[in-house]
Amino acid sequence: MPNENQVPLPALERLSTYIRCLMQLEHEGVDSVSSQDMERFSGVSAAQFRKDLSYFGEFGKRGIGYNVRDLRGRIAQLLHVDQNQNVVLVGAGNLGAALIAYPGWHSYHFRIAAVFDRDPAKIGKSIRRVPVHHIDTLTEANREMNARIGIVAVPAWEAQDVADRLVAAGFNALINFAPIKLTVPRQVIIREVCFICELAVLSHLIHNASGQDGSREAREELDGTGEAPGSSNGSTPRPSRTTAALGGE
Amino acid sequence: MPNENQVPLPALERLSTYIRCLMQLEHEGVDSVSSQDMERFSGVSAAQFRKDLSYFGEFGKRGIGYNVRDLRGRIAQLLHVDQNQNVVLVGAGNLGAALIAYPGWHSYHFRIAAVFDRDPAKIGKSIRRVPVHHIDTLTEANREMNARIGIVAVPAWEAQDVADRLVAAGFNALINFAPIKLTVPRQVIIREVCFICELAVLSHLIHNASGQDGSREAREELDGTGEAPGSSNGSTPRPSRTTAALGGE
DNA sequence: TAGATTGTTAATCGATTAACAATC
DNA sequence: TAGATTGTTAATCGATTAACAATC
Repeated sequence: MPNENQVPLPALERLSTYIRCLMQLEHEGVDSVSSQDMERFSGVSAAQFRKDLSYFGEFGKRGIGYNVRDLRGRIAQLLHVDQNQNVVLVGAGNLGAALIAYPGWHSYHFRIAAVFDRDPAKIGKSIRRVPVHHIDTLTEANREMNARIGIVAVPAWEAQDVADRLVAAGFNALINFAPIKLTVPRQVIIREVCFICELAVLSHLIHNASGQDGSREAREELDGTGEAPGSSNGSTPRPSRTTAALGGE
Repeated sequence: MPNENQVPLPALERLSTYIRCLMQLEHEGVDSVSSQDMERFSGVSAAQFRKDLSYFGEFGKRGIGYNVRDLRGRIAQLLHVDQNQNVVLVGAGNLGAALIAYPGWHSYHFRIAAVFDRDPAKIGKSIRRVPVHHIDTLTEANREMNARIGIVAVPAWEAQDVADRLVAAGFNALINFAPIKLTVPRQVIIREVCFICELAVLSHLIHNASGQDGSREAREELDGTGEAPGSSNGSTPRPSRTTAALGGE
């Protein structure tokens, strides 16, 4: 079994894609897939799928393929999303509320144990049963909750202070939604969620499509609904829909 | 001037990081930076910063560095976020409302022209002055707005239908917040925003830190607040804070 | 057995890093 | 001029892809 520390980050990131597809397939009652199938469903090539899994062990049966339920379970284990895990949210604003309302948490066994804010008007209330505490009580409150992952969902100018507090309270992994680069000690892992950055990338791509000329006409040529599997358009490749299994009700 | 179609996607993505830093620096009244400075501020190495810019032209003065305001402006041009651009949001739920409330749109010159939903109770109302229209009126409404970027902020089971409608209405770039792989024609660009995937990556990393043994002790050794510039911890590298310019008030 | 499909090794590709000549 | 810093070329590194032996 390979050392998990030499797993390329891109491979690790793709595990989330796979688990999402597998959940969908499981939901649809499919119980076996080949790496070829996964290529169609996930948009990641069959070779890469197998290679990615190989960093973690063996998951399939030669000549047969992969058991959907089993593979989903084992990837969940790898990601440590197979058992309940408390996380803490800081910021009870619009974004915070939207995050709490997000229905996907429980299928990854994440549980928002509490929200922290500094607005006195919000403290003591609850948002969808998640209690709002004062940010000053973070360290103390987390002694019970034992969350290690903190979500920063406050305005940019408060984000560094919040990050500092989370670090001081012993959190060692942060997700940052604020549009600012946070500075944290080396041992703390941060991942940024920057949707405005995604918009900016799109903005560039649509205005520079099909070469320097950038003409709309050049793009229109390729129209029609013929979908090409694995064709790159600056984003992740998408599968053809020959299988129709995924996507849409 | 190089052909912009051979710009590596990672380089393009980093432009957003740079512009963010430059905005911050501009806000602080800094008017000149070197690539070394940018390494500290952005966490991207000086060599990579210069290399990334080189795909687009020349931006600095040898021996001097870069003019902050000028560089910010030119990168904004490259990303086409230098002039107003309508975008359309589909989904007037919690997430949609949070997106509308997000304060960062205008600094990138994005404007949410309208929200579309299918809930009759929401149609005709406004969310922070953004009108909510019925999804059936999408094509017609967009004739005036001329948005090319659509934001999918609906539940997973509605997302593919929404994507299909956006494509039919002529949108050629989508941001997808729904936890499902969307299938669209080749010429349409999609980018996924999957924060639960980010959580899952963190979940793996914190539980597998410092090798197979995975012991907490191994990590504690590296404690203290000594921050190492450019050290990778599975996320983007972070700068030391010798300059204190960025991050936190 | 023959056909299918995995897990893995080798070959290719592309991105990052280092080094340096150009030049302010 | 001397020192600094860019833009770019060359070297390194790492990830992806292709090919295939193992095996169900």
